[in-house]
Amino acid sequence: MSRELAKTYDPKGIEDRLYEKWLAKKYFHAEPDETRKPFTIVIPPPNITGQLHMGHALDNTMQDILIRFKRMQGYNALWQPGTDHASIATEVKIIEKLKEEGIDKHDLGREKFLERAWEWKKEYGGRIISQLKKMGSSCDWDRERFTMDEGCNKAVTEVFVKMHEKGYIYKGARIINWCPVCNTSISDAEVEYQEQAGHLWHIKYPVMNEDGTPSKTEFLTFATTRPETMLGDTAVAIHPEDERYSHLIGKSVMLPIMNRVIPVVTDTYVDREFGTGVVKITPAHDPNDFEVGKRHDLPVINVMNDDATINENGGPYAGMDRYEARKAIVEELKRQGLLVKIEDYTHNVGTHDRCKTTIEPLVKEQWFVRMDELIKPAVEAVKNGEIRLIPERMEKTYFNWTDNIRDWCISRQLWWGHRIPAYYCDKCGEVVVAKEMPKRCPGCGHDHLTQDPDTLDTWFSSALWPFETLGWPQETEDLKYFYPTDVLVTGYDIIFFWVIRMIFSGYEQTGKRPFKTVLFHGLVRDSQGRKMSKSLGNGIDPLEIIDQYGADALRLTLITGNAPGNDMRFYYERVENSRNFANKVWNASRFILMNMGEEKIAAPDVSALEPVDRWILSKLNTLVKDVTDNMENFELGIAVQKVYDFIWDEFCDWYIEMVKPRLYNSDDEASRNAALWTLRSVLIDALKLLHPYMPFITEEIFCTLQSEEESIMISRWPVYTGERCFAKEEKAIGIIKEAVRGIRNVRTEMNVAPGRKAHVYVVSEDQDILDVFGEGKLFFASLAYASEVTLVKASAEEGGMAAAKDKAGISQDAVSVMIAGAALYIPFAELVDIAQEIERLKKEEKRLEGELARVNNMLSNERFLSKAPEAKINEEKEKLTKYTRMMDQVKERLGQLK
RNA sequence: GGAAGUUUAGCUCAGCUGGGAGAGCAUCUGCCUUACAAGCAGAGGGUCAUAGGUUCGAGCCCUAUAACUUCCACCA
Repeated sequence: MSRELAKTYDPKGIEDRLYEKWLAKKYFHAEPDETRKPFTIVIPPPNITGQLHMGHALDNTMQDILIRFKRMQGYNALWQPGTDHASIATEVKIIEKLKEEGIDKHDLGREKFLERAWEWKKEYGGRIISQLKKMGSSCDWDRERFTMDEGCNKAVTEVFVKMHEKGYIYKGARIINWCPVCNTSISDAEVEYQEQAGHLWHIKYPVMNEDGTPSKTEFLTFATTRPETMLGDTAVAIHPEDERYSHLIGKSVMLPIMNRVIPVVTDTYVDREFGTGVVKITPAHDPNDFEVGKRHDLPVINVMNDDATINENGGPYAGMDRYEARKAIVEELKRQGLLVKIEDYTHNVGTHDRCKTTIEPLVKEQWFVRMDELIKPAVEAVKNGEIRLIPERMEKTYFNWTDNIRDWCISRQLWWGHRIPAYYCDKCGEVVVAKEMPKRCPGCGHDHLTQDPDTLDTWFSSALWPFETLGWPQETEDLKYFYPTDVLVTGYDIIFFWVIRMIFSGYEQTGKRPFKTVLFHGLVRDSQGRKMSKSLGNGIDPLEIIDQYGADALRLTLITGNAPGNDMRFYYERVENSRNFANKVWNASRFILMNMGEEKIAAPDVSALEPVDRWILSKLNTLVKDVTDNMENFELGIAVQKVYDFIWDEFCDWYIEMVKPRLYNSDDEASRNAALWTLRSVLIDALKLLHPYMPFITEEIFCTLQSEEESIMISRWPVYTGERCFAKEEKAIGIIKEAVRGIRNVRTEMNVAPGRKAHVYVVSEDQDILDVFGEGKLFFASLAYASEVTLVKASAEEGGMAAAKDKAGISQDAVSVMIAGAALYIPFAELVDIAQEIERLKKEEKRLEGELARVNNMLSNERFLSKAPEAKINEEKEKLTKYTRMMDQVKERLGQLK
């Protein structure tokens, strides 16, 4: 590999090349190894229909950061990848495609349809995988799984049969959410409520007379948002204690149009305050009515077909669409004088989250999972902290769902998915749930059974994902070693669909938690804060960003400033900034490489290290500790911000500038070598800290910089060490930085041309401080634009700082900079504006007054002194000394100028 | 109806266990200083939504209010 680096960093080519290398070297692959600790993440399997979007990009960046971090820490890190068959999503897409070819799903037939589906999987299933690779994801691709592969099929069947045996899975006629467009039942979680403008139709039914004829004068009035469901009404309900209607208890009303006599029932479900306090009861088409119907043993009359047209139970309206029928029924009621009024009414309508069709509650025979018992360990685990949710507030959302859990409808009238392992005897109808189709009916001995045509909710198999991918139900080595997994990274939007279901499935099937921590992230929105969506056309393609700026820049953009569970907005400006940072790292490395040349750098003797070297090593050491701590606590955004600041501010803007004079001066080889060694070591460790975030550029530089190790991704994560704490040097360099900033500041303020150098005098009573400047003279001079630096020792006996200054021959109109413990003077050849200088010093005096007031206020507060921690008190005392000294200097100088 | 989140510089957002308000972008000034103009140096800009409270000390903890966002429920 060449040591020549281009002037600007171009990720193109580099990224693909490095990814190929990692794959070839099998760095992503993990095998059980009892001598090492495992660290496991299972990927949220993307849909095979999917294309990489920003949500995936964020999700996978976070996972890759964690995996790479742990791998470098020496864990046996496994990132288990795979894809999801996504039953309904995929089926819908295939139907669409067939439609384009003019083919209807049912004409094609189940078998041929599934062939098409598998072809689809073959064609598009790999697409998202290759896109994940572009992101730099270090998944163990040798272990790639699919929710409908053989192993997952086995797991699903096993779970279904076992849970059926235990009574957790049952079949029954219940009211379910029906999508008339997708033609399938869906679970409660898949219903999305949308506010829609509609109407409230006030209708009256005639009360029945004693003689069995409908009254012409007495009516029961109520309101409904769905008049067409009246075709299936089997009662009218009132509140048992509602005096307005107490005389009607036990009576009946005539259901118009259908001319059916239906009873008046009493039920506390009715809200007396709402409307007239009367509710029509349609058990077949409303969940609440269904419950009322059960309590009063009412007949359930389904008036709708699967496509939401009225069926034969709807009398004259049979065959009409539900909305046509609504219109016609309202017209008819009006004609009969039974329509009281129509009100505008906005209400929430349940829609199917996939196709946005208004769902129709229907009573149908379906398979359900009984949740009451299953959910218990899942609740307990989060309560007692066995599973930790990050951020913690997600627990509220979690418990809100678990506390109100209802049975889970798992059967779908779809073809693409796991077929339900239930078999029906063709002769006697006996139901057998078994792993394989029985040869004979256990009831009547008939030799022909038919499998249930339905498939399972796609989340039924994804609920098993953390353990089915590791070989469950077999007790494999993988399962024993890698399970339970460590972290699950996902969006908060699928907490109900997926996270909860994995947790209870994990406990039920394996007796263990599926993961220890769930790390939630938010949504990536567009720059205006809108959700990225196809219909808005505001989606930003991560692949385009990668193409334009590189995967590293995209990853850094997604993770910086992003707190767990919070949504974020995507800005191109931020990607540019990330790209600029990559370039900064690149150029700093280039600088170091250029200065290193071809020579090997020997580790210098500790004594050869200069204070600046120790300073940056000490800073790095602290950084290592902070970043590691943050990452252990999943504070990824904070961690990378610190690395960024360290590299850009401390390392590039200060350290590199400070050592330049030493590098350009070949007279002192030992000093030059120490600088080079420090530059290289600090850079390497900084690159390591950065690697989980920006894997490509760090690898490229790491490999160019040194040849001993073949990859940064398998190098050791830096460790904090007490040997590299140099408090004294940190303080010393802090003083110099303060001085440099002060000098730069006054020079800018006084419009001194940057090229113009000047003599700088450092006056202090403190020999230690003078030594600091003495030792750093070389770089201090260059950073402070000094032509010469003169150290002047002052002493109280000889008249203090002012006397020392005069004695050193510093002209009266020199510009001054006051720092803690020292005064810096810069005499310029031409006269400076004394008035301006006084103005500047007065400003400084005012600032110091403020600081002193604050510190004195604190230190004179007895309660502060008695209650605050000692460290804090000492800190304030030190500040008091510092500001007092600075104040003295400023005052003295002002006195001289006046 | 219930719950959660947000409110910090012109914009977008960080701010971990309470101890002198930060970043990026934008703005202004000066620099092509032999790593980097995708850069360097400097500057301006904030009653941390509002009102109370706890505390020696509050952006952070407590209470109330307001605005915005989201989730859950679904009263016909």
